[in-house]
Amino acid sequence: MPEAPALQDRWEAGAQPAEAGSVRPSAAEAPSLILAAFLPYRLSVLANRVSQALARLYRDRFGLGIPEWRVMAVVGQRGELSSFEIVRLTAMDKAKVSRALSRLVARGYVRRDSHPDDQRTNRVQFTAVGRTVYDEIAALALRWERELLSDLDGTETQAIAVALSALDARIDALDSGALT
Amino acid sequence: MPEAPALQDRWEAGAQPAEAGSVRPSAAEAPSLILAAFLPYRLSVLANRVSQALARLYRDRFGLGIPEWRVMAVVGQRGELSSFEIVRLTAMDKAKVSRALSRLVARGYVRRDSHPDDQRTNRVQFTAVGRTVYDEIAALALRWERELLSDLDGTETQAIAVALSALDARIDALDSGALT
DNA sequence: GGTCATTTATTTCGTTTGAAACGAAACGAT
DNA sequence: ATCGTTTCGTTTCAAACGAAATAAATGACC
Repeated sequence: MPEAPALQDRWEAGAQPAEAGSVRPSAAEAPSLILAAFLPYRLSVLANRVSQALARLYRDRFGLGIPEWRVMAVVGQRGELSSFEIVRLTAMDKAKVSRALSRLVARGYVRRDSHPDDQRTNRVQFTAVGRTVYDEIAALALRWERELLSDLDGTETQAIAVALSALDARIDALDSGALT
Repeated sequence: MPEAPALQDRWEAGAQPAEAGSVRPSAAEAPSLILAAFLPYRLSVLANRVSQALARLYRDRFGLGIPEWRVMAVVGQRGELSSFEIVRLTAMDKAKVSRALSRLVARGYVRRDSHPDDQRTNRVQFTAVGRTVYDEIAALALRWERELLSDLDGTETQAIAVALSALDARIDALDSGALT
C-alpha cells in the first residue's frame, strides 16, 4: 500500500507558503508546520467562511441563527420528530437544540407538544407559517449552494464529494478506533 | 457551459426544489432540502469533528485550547509578528487573539512587547519554553494529520486537495462578488 | 405495588464568544 | 504646534455555549 503523505508535504500548489527573503525564527531551522497547508486548519477556516456567508442570508432575511436553521432543516426533512432525534440528526448539543426550539416556538415557526404515549418525549412540527418560511429558506439555501458550486467543473464537484466521504469515514475510524 | 449540480441533486435522485406554482401547503412529503447532502452542513460537521479530535491532543497534553494553539502555530511559522498579523493569518477575531495571547503570556510561552517604532503595535514571539512546546505540538499535530490521511489512497488525498482549493477560490469569489 | 435504574428534555452555572466601545498612539492637514 | 481622523489592541457586556445538575416519566425487577 502506498504511503499517503500529509497534505503538508504534498502541497505546493494552491497555498504559497512563506516568502523567500524573510528571516528565519529564533531557531535557525525551518518551521515544522505550515498552517496554510495543514488540513484541520484549512477545513476549519473554509467551513467557517461557508457557514458565515450562508448564515448571513437567513439572519438578515428571517432573523434566524444557525442552530435554529438547522433545526428547521431537519423538521422540514422529517415532518415530525422528537428533540432527541433532532439532536442526532443535527449533531448539535442537546442544550443547544432545546434553546433553538424555544426560540422557534416563540417565533411561531414550530409547535412542541408532548407525546401522548410517552410524556418524556416531544413532538416537534412546523406551524403553517413555519413551513412557509422553511420552504423559502430551503429554496434560498439551495440556490446559494448551487451558486457556490456553479463555477466548478464536474471533476471538482466530484472531488468534493469524494473528499468529504473519505474524510468522514476516516474520522469515524479515528474516533471509535481509540488509538491515542 | 455545463451546469454544475448541487451536491443535493447528485446524491439524492430527483430532489426538485419547490416552485412557486406547485401546491403544497402543509403536506409533509417531498422535503426540499436534504441536510445530510447539503454541503455547508457536511463541511461544518466534518470540520468540527476534526478540530475537536485534534484539540483533545494538545488540551490533554499541554492545556492549550484551539485559539492558543492557532496563535502558537503562526508564531512558530513566522517567528515574530504583530497581533494584527496574527488576526489575519489565523482568521480569528481580534478579541479572541488578544485573549489567547494573554493566556499564552501568562503561561510563559510567548512574549508580547510593544513595538519601539510604533507604540500602538505589538511584537509577539516565543520564549525559549514556548518554542520547545511548539516544536512538540507541531510534531504531534503532523503525526496526527498523517494518521488521519493514512488509510486514504492517492486519489483520495488528491481529491481533498482539489476540493479545498476549488472551494476556497469559490468562496473568495462569492463574498467579494457581493451578489444578493 | 414499590423501589431503582434509564431515558428524555430542560435548566443552571461558569466560561467563551463576538460586536461594539474604548483609550492610546500615529497620521495628516492646516 | 493643534485639531480631527485613523489605526491598533484591549476591555466590556450581553448573548451563546457546553458540561453537569435537575426534573419528569417510564420500564425493569423483585
